[in-house]
Amino acid sequence: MSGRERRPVTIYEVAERAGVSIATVSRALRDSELVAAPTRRRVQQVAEELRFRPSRAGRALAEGQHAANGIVFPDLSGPYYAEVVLGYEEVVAKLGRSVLILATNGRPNAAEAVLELAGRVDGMVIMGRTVADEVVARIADTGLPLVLLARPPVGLVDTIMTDNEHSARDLAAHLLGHGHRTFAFLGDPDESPDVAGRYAGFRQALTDAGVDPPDPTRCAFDVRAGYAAARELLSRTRPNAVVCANDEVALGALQAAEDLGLSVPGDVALTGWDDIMAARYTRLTTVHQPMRALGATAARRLDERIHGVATKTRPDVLPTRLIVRTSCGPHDREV
Amino acid sequence: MSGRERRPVTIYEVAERAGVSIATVSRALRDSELVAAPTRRRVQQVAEELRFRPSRAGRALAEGQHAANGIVFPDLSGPYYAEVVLGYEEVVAKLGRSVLILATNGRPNAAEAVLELAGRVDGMVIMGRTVADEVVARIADTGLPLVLLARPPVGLVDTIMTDNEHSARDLAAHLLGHGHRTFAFLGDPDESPDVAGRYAGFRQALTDAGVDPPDPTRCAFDVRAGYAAARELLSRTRPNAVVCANDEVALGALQAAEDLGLSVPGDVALTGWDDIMAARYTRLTTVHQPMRALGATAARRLDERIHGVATKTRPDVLPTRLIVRTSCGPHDREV
DNA sequence: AGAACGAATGTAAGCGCTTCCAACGACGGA
DNA sequence: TCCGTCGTTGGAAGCGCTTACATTCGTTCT
Repeated sequence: MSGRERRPVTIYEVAERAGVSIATVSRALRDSELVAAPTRRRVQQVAEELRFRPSRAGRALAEGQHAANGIVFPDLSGPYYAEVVLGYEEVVAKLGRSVLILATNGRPNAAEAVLELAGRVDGMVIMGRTVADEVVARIADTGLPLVLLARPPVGLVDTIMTDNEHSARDLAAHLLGHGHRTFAFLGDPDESPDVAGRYAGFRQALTDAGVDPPDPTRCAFDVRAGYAAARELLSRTRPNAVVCANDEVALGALQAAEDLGLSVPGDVALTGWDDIMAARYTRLTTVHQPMRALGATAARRLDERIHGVATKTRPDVLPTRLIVRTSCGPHDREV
Repeated sequence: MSGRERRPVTIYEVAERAGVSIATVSRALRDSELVAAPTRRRVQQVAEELRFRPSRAGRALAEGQHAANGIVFPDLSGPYYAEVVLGYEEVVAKLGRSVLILATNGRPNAAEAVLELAGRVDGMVIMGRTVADEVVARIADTGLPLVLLARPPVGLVDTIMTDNEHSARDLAAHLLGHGHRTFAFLGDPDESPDVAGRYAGFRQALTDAGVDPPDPTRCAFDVRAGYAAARELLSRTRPNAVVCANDEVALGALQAAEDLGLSVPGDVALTGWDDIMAARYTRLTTVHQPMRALGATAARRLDERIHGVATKTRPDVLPTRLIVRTSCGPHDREV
């Protein structure tokens, strides 16, 4: 119907066609109350006819703010981050702002991308191990409101974490209650602050109980890595229980145990972290994380910062909950 | 360290401090080749010192494009959409553009939000049942490049779908091969074009085979709804096989069967769709969807449109793959 | 030596919007 | 009747950037 390469309709054309000034158009399309009702209607009608779609860039420039927030996360493939992002998006959208996302996942120029993102938003949250502290500090230094998620504090920036250490202690206590005395820990504390906290709490709890804590058996964060590491580990030694850094690793370990002809929890107990959907169906004992709440909380905190409400930085720690299923040991003959 | 309420550093300050014009700053920070090396270095140094973060709004306005793409999806909670978004983000980022997301999930003013989003991007993809065709048409009408994902075509807009009908036939054939002759279909074809396609293909395949196809047992798209619907269904009747519109519904149905003391696939066979992670661990026969590829393809197609490369609209159908596990019936005694 | 050229940089005009301030009438009160 | 007021609208500046075009100034060529 319409011609090719149509230039977008601007406020000027609407103004001309409606026989008013651009100021009036601008007002009619927003302020409403400042412009007479008939004029307002006419302008809106013309805007509609012309399919006028105001350029947000123009508005952003004029208003001096983007009305958009960013979020940086390592990946979206696990259920973990997706939930967090969703919780974030929900709240941010409710505040009338848009959401820019950036996955750094093994992107070579992550720092650059984050810096670029910083120029498009009024504030952003940065999750876990995505970019170097240096980059975070640099951005914070420009005055851009920032919230860190599941990542140790950098300078004076707000931080939100889950209580990994606490749940690690709960988990350790539960495992000890089952009578387990020899352990392995699958995951790399250096790879993520979450894992570091989990391992630290776990180690501490065992030490407190007079049990010798294991060194971590380092492996990446996915099912495949968990499988490989567990297979190697279990064919070499046989701990009472294998504590995995997250559910995906545990799922891999479960498969490895099965392939080695080992029963879980009969021959070896197994636990995860995060309580992803698959954990429920594999009866995996794990730790539930309030992912959605994590994202939502970050969004709200960031908004306070953006509007200059929040005064001093306060770290926030969200509670976690131990989910006992059957992979950790027999509970009244259920298995 | 620095004062409160610092106004962001602009290109003017950098220019002044470096003793050059803003044009030179702009060039030094990008063109590079047009400005003498020493000047370039000096400018970059000053920009660094001042923590200059160029406002993307200014640039967008000057260049007449946002260098950002949008994506609209219903939800992110299932693994399905998350993967699609991730595939999309990956490609878009590689093209040097940013990604704006919008989840419409039961948001009352979805249409408005999508319209607003349209003013911030150079193009966007719209998934499944998020907004009315009317809204899509309205946006397409403004000339904004658009790609539809898992949604029936609207006007002359590009569309990308997965081959639901084809896989539905494969699935039906497989089920018939197991000797199943009475069926139920759990899911609402009116709720999503994907489900509609699945049901249509399934129904057709049964009809072709001379088997009476069931009417759909309508239910929402989540585990809980699947559980409720299946529980009701299975306590009323006993089909040989229950074909579920997606894995989450199937997971609910599985639980329902278990609670009713029914064995799967002994008493009733069960299948899903999507091949989410949990499906693997519940040994659910399902249909694998190339979600990541879906997002990536959409991103590329959109980019062609934005750059005016693509000429005529072509619908794209991505292949799916039947994943046979054990929930559909016994395969050489494996169960 | 003077002209022609090219590299380096500056000038300034926008990009599309918001909003302060001024202008303009119509109206009511003194 | 005149003026102050208020409701409505327009004029115009300016947000921070890019870029076409102009300017400047060494070089080189004749």
